[in-house]
Amino acid sequence: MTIRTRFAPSPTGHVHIGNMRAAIFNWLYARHTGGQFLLRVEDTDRERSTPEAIRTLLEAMNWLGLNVDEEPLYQSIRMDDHIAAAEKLLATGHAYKEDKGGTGQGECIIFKMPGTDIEFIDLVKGTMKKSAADMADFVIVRSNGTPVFHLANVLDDIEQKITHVIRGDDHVENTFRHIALYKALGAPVPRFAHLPMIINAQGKPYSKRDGDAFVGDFQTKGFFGDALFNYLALLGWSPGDEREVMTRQEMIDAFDLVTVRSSPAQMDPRKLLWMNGEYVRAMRPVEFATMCREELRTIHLEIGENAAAIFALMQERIKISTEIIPAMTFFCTDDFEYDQKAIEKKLTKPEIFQTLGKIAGLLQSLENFDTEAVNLALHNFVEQNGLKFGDVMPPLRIAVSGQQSGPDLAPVLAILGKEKVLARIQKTIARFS
RNA sequence: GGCCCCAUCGUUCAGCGGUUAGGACACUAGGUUUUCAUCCUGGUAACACGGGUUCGAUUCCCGUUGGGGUCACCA
Repeated sequence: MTIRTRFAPSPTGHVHIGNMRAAIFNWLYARHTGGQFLLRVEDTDRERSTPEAIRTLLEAMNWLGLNVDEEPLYQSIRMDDHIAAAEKLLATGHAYKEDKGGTGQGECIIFKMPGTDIEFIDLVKGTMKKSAADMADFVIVRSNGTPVFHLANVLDDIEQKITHVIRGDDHVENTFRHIALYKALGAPVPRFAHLPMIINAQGKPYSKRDGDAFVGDFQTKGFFGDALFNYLALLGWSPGDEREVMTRQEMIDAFDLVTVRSSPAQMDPRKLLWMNGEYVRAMRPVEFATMCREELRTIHLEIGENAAAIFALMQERIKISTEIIPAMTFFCTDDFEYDQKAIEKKLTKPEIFQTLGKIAGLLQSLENFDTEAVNLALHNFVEQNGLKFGDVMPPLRIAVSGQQSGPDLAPVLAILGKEKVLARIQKTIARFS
């Protein structure tokens, strides 16, 4: 039997990471077992399901590399089938009509629970049971004639031949009802796996209201889809050994539902950031270069010569793509901005500008302006003048880059070249002394 | 409140009767003979509590406490 899993979000607003983690586990399980991963868009709530929401959902999945094996099923087109199935349940005595609560809204169709205890084996939580007394009949078709989630969800899982329903912990209570529905419908009951919730810093599960947990936001913040995928996969699951930064294939190979933890996990943005940095470091130089060029192009900057040397320097210190522009602008243009705090902190005393002048003279006299020569000259200068590196390097860095931190200064100067370095030092002296 | 689930460092993932309770992130001390970052080395830090079972419990059972889910003509 081919294993078929699915991700069935309702596109009402943005997808948050809790939902997306469920999608990831579904995808991983399907890939691990050589099965199929499907998408079903539960867009029956016409007022809240917008084309825009559907588009961002698809984009997010694409960004995370969650490819599907069949065309997405849009639940709204299946309404007639849902209603037909409800009529059939009515005919077979598994459901009845009632003006529930006597609201006068008309009659709705209510599913009759079998009156027996229900038990199932959850692949992550183990045996789950519920006694008949704790389960009540429930509405499957509203008095306005539209199907309710439980009916539509089960029917569509049957339609898509889903064998493993992997979803959030908040659905465990529904599962008992759904199992009753499968049986009444004469359909095979799939296996279930309920994933622990991902909770926010306040200890609450993420909801549509958690503004900072939308999947798309991580993309705009400069994270990589692969890194987020990797991080989320490790929330509630581990390969059983100490691997953390893993390739897609390694995760697929190691993944299993029975090793998923059953307690909630809190997301740690700092570890995500660290992991993204690991992905940056693991990039091939060409890929990193392409990414940098694209970023810089957004503000109409081109990197000149020495690009390879600059990228090599930067690949060691960038954690997310949004750091590229601030870190690299000064390589591209003389018209960079000075970090105001750096100026106030480091360019205070008059003698600093004298020192800067002397350094300019020294660098001027250099014949070879390579890293080694510059480094040697700077060291000698510090020594001969009885200074400390802290007196010399920070001001010099600010003069050439506008910033108080950055890569090793000697290679930076060498890459910039004598002419630019001297010009920038003079400009800095003229402007701030 | 009823029913259900969960409980190891600040966070996360290991540990599945006998361990100096481990890794990672974060934090921190140092090193890589200049800063920041990377990298390397070290450090601080956890089995919620109480009963059992057992020669022996972080591990198994029960209870307490704490947290979460769910009880809709939402999904």
